[in-house]
Amino acid sequence: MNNKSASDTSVPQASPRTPVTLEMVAKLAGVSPSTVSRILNGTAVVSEAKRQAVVEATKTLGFVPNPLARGLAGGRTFSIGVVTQAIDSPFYGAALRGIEDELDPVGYSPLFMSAHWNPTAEARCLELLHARRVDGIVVLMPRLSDAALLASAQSLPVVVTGRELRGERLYSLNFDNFAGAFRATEHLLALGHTRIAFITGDEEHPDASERHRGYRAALVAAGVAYNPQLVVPGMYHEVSGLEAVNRLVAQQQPFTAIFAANDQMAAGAALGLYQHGLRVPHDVSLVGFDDLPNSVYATPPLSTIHQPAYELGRLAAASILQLIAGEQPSAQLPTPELLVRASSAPLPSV
Amino acid sequence: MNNKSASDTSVPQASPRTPVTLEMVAKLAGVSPSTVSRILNGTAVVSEAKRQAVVEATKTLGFVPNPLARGLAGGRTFSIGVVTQAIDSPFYGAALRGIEDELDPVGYSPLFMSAHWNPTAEARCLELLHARRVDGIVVLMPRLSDAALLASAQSLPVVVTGRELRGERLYSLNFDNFAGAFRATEHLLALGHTRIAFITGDEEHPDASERHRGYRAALVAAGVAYNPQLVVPGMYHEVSGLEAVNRLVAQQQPFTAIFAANDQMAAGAALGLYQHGLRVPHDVSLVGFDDLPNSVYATPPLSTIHQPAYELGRLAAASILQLIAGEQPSAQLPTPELLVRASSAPLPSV
DNA sequence: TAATTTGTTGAAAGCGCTTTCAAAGCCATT
DNA sequence: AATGGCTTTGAAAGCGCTTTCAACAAATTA
Repeated sequence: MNNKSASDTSVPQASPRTPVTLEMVAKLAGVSPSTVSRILNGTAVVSEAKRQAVVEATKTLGFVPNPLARGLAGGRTFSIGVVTQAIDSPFYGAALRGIEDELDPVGYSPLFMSAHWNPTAEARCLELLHARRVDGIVVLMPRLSDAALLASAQSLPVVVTGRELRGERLYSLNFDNFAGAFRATEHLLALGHTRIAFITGDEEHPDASERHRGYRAALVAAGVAYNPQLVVPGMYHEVSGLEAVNRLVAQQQPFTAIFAANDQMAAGAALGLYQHGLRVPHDVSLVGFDDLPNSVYATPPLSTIHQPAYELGRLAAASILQLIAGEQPSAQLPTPELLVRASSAPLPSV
Repeated sequence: MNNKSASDTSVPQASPRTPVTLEMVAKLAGVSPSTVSRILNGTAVVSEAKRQAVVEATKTLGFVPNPLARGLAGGRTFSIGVVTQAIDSPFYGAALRGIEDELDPVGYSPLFMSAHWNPTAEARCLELLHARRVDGIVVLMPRLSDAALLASAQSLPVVVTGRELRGERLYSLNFDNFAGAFRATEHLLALGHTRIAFITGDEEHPDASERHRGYRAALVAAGVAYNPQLVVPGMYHEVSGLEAVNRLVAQQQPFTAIFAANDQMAAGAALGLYQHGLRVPHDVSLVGFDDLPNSVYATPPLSTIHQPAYELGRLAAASILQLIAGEQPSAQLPTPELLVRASSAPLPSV
């Protein structure tokens, strides 16, 4: 309530205004605007004397180049568009932070937009970003068709995640969802479970069906029959996990473990089990997928497949930067990693 | 895997490129660029005939004005800077979505930046946003001094949240943390609890001390002595909630309920209690603060004080828009609301 | 009918920067 | 000493839009 004027001096102040133009710097340094520009961008060799003068003038005046003017004149805006599906989502949040962290040091700014899993909204985002003259676009888990994405890449470098797709000016970063799901199921099997229920993701997403495939393949590999009765549909969000458990319990099919196609549904499932008086992992083991930040703090902590969301962001950003620089990206996502926590336990030998 | 060419036609395509300029529209419509600009911005009265022609030409050419040129020439960029503390955080995520939803319909774009609770980083964000010529700035839960914030507002409209602060071109939106904490504590008291532990937030944040005050005031109002032994420090994140419980258990002070200054710490606390074999709510009732999206899916679902993060975002955005329009905002955050879920229960009468 | 006002439009000057283009300076050659 | 080839530098033309400013046409008034 009382202003802490004492500490104010130590805290950085935001500078008030910046009507300082390149021209003023040029005048002060006694050179032409062109020279200042060249020094700013390292576009050409300039004598050391002038460089010094310009650097000094820049400092004295506190000159900060106007990005709008730069963008208009030079064509490059040093901003890259990022279309995400849901800005409020632990998964995307981590990815966005990765992008931010990668872009910031090199002077690029991300421009975030949410498409809400809606292809039409996604297309609109792409248009808006084009209009804003971004230098490149990253689309996280696009819902648009390959063709539409490739069309976008005609005019601008594009990086997409969650899909296998290559093209001129287009790079994709994909996670091995199949292997991850295989690994998770394998884990449950190793613990002695055979009646393993699976809560699918929204099968609209390619990764959802990959995870489904992985589950099935692991079962088959272990000589356990794939039982469609134990596979209940989910939509990748909590409620659907809850409902899935209700359905599972209702249909009387015995099961000792549940593998949910993502952590959010696992959380919903945990609640469902709790409501039915089923203890995790005592009565049923639970494994998720994604490793959301809060999954470690679930009670009990959730066993899951780690998705490198933050890394994904960093790599996507690094790749788009490479594409812009005319290089060919080669980033690769790490392989799926299983995190065994308290929600999965050996099948009690009855 | 196989391209679904059939559905491709129904899916929107991102337009390829837009080298269409205002000048081309002017030529096609048979008017001067000035007139096109005027129609675009509604800056002046134009004859209906020309308006029609321009609208048509715009449509035919698929003209989209270049925001950079607009910004440079007109001074307004139709973008507003948003500095958040952590883009990956359920709380901020919801707020950002609120901002997005409010800004989008009126043609403004948010520019998100994370300051990571670091005043220096925050100051840098403000500078960058200034440089990018945003039309206004929203700072969510700033760590900068009031003075620094007011200084920023000298040159640009600013809206801050989580603090009481008024000024020329500066509006603040605050949540009644005191009342919320009071309400939560009251709830526990009403259930018969008297030995209510409190896990504090990072007292650097003004809202943390407000919540502490609310807890204490409710106790006093109910004639229950404030016991410093039951107050354990936390840092607003999960681990600190876990540690707090460990400390609480270790120091042998009996308690039947815990009020955590936020949901994240409540989650940590829940894990701690679980590890100590204490059941929620059977052995100890637990109440949080914030109502994070996943708190409903905790086991058991967490009783908490609802923080209107999404609303906060919307109102902040609406306010900055008003400020830009030269109006005086009057938005007010709703009063704290208690959500009673399964984590709090009456004290068993021994 | 002439004079004045009001309303609609276009020419042109920027906004602050990048980038040809050509001039000027420098050195090495012959 | 004169020529050619490099390198450093500045003048000037934009980038695509907004916005005075002045011109013109139409409507009003005396």
